[in-house]
Order: sequence, then C-alpha cells, then structure tokens
Amino acid sequence: MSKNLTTRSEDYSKWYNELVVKADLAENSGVRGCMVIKPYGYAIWEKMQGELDRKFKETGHQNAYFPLFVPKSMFEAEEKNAEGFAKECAIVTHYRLKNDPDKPGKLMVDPNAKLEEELIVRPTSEAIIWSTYKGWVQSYRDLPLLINQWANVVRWEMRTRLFLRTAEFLWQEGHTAHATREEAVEESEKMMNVYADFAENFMAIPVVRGIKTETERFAGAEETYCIEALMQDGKALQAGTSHFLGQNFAKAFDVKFANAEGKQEYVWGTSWGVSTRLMGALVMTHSDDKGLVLPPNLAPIQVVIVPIHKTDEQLDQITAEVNVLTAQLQKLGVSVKFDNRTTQKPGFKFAEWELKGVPVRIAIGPKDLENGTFEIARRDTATKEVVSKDGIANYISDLLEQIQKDLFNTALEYRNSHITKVENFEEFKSVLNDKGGFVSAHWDGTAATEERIQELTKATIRCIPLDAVEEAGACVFTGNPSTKRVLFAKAY
RNA sequence: CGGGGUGUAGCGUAGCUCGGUUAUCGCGCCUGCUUUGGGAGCAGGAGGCCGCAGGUUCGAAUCCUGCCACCCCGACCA
Repeated sequence: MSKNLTTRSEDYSKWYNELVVKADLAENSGVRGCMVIKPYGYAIWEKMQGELDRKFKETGHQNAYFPLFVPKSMFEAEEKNAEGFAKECAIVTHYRLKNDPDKPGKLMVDPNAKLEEELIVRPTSEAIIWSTYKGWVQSYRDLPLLINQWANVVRWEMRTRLFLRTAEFLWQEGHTAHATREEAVEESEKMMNVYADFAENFMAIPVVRGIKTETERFAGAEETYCIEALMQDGKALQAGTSHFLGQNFAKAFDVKFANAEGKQEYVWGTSWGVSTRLMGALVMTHSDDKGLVLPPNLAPIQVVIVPIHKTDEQLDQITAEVNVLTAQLQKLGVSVKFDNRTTQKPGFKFAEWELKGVPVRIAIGPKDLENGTFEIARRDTATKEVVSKDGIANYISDLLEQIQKDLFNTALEYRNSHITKVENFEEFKSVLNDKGGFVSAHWDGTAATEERIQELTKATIRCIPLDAVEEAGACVFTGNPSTKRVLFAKAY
C-alpha cells in the first residue's frame, strides 16, 4: 500500500510515506486511486469543514445537496465545461447485474439493462445545479442564490496521488447566482478571500491570491481566482479556486430573471471549491521527519497527557492531578487526551503522538508529583520545559495560540524566501531547478509563451498575483513588453 | 493510451537466472516473566491456495501461455 504514496521527489516521498501512513490519516484502498480516510484524518477534515461552513454561513450561504448522477445531455449543455472534463469522467451505462451463465458464482453486466441515456458521475456539479436553478429563479427578488454543497466528486485521473489527486475526493462546492456582473465578481473575490483567510489563519498555510491565466482557467469560467501555496519541497499547490462564470451557465441552462423593469436577463454565476487536497497541503507544509505537525486550530487533540509511573499507586496519584488539569483545560476550550494505556511505554507514546502531530504533550511522573510540576513539550519546536502546576492551564492555552502563530510565520518565511525574481531565461531555469519555489518573472501575456516555457521547464504560471506591482518589463522568454510579474512554479 | 517494472503472512522482504525435504529474514501480532522520564529485553507461539487461470513435469514460488492488479516515467489534472 505504501508504494502508492510515493512522489516524484525522493526525499519527500520518504517522509510522506512515513507521515501519511503512520500518521493514520489515510491509506490508499487500491480501488482505482481512491483513498480510505482513517478516523484521525477524518477528524481533521471535520475540523476543516466546521470552520469553512461557519465562514460560508457568515457570508450568507446555505447548504443544499444535488444528485451524484448527471444525465449526459445535461452535462454537455455548457460546452466548454463539458469539453474540459470529458476526458476524466466515470460513466454509468447499466443498472443491473445478473448471474454469468458461463462462470458459476460470478456476475456479469446485464446487457438488457442498458440505460437509455448515460449518467455521468459528477466531476463537478455546475451542470446539474444550474439546470435546477432554472426552476428556482424567475425574478430579481429570487436573487442572489447563495448555495454550497458538501459532496464527493469523481475525476477519472490517469494517475492519482494520495490526497492531492485521488479519483474520488471530498469537497465543498459553492454555486451562486446574481443579478449583476459586479455582484458576481464581488462574490468570487469574496470567496477567494474566505479561502485565503481559512488557509492562513486556520491551517497556518500562507497563500498567494491571484488569478489564473486563460490556459489554467476553469472550463466554463470567465475568470478563475485562486490561492496558491508552496510546499516544503519547493513545488506549488493550488489550494482553492473561485470562479466568475459570467453568464455562461445561465445561457447554457436558460436561467433568466425579470429585473425591476420587467425585462428578462440572464443571471451571473460563480462557483468555488476546496477539497481534501487541503489535507495534502497541510501535511506538506508543516510536517517534519518525525511525522505530522498540526496547527492547534486543526488538531482533533490539542494536548495529550502521558503519565509516567511504576506502580498503580503512582498512577492513581497522577490521574488525580491529571483530572484537575483536564477540567481546567476543557473549561478553556482545549481538547485533551489522557493517554493512560498501560499496554504501551511512555517512550512509545511520545513517538506515536508526535507522529500524529499533537501540538502539545504533557508528561507527569513521580518527580513532578513531588515538585508540583508538569513537563510540557512542543511538537513544532521539539522543546521541553518543566512548568509549575499553578496557572498551567492558561499557560497552555496561550502556548497553543503561540504555536499556531509560529507555524504560520515559519511557513511564511520559507514561502517568502522562495519567491525569486528573475530577469532572464537562464536565471529562470537555474532558480527553478536548483532552488525551486515560485519564480517571479515578466511574461508577455500570450498562451504560446506560457506553453513553450512549460515544455522547456515543466513550470506553469501558477497565478497573476492580485498584488502584482505595475512595472514596465520584458518577457523572460520572448523579451516582449510586459506590465507586471507573474508567478511560475513546478506544481502538483 | 504508450514505455518500463513488481506481485511471496498485517507491513517490508529472501528465494526465481539453474525446478527437488517442512518457503527465508525483519517489523508487527499472541503468551509468560522482567521492565516503564524517549519507540524495552529474554523465552515460547500463531499466522502463507508464493496475484489468478491454464500448461510442461515424477515434482512448480521457480519454466511457458493468458489474464488481473499495483507501482514508476509520459500525456491529463484540484
């Protein structure tokens, strides 16, 4: 199984294997690149869901659910979108099995149970949602329609990679409809910012906000906003996207409304999503050779307490102390696990919780009982200190906040030191190969140049940063004039 | 879909070229004793249709044929 987890970078694959498998987040089930997310990994996903959902509600969105199957005729209605996904669709053609007359005990597809029209297993839900919206929108009074769906989607990738590109993945997809272009643009920018805020403040993953070039744009969108993160191995990862769809889907599915003047107009749309890929980003941003490192906001267990004892009496005494501390911590909203298993030794437990990335570990043994102290260890810095039990709950609560900030700042420092400005193509190539990370360079704005650079270097334009400075420059490849720098990188 | 590779216990593997007792080793698992402030030690034990289906042979993990699965490289991609 672990063979499935290897990546192109050897060093990286080493810790990725260690981490993901042993950290108990997921395993590849071997079913066409699908993965089983284990309970501990799913608990992290639930934390992410909870925070995102809160943000969506805060910005006026509601959850709904739409069907998994999309009739082919519906799927192909928006041509560009259909074309973009056509090569990676799972298709349902039959609805029944029967006993195979030639192979006893085996089943075969019943040829008599062929569907009149094939069903596409959604790779994304624009089609089925917009066909539904047609019935929901008549008047400007019905707008805006602000809906999110938590769902699974299937994309039949030729090659899969755990968390980053599994055939089936979990995500949320927001689909909104608006009366005006301005409002829809504003919505797509707003959701990109929601994602950026979530990535940075909740997951402690610094991101660059930007827009995609035409080549990288979502099929069927007029503009794709994105957040791009940088992994520890120097490769970029698209962490979330938000699309301004213009009136493309409204026209394809005939979604019109009567405006205040009684005139019929097509609505303006957006869609936006983040997926379990973010868990891959989490692993690749913070983890080290000892395993996962979780930002406190995301950790299902924020504090683990390991008792060290020889006798049952000692354990009883320790448990009494731990119960007091646990109550104090829980009052402060800290999630605590008391690992009082007697089947494992302390050293084993230390290593195991480090692998799982628990931000803070507390140890208490006979020495501490005597001195009225606890030993506190940070996962991120691997530092330990002995702290008096007086006021320790507040100390730990503050420490968790500090760890959250420190993780972000460490990642930010790495990211910032890996955005390199280059002025010519030789420099471009050497930075890309030797140092990695983002390469900030002028580009002449043509798809042809973008493509040629990709052929030569494997690097793509990750985004045109929103905060790009207007400056006159020359394209790093063609020398043609350019007005701003864009970010290139090798990407997952 | 094209090129390359691999399938042996829960995991990682040796054996395969050159067929021959009871299929190797490590981790993990179970039992007992001793241990417990950084992944314990010793002793004993359980666990295998050697990917599947045919074939060659007195005899197949090993040779041949077909199939399947997975991995790596490419194209594709959040």
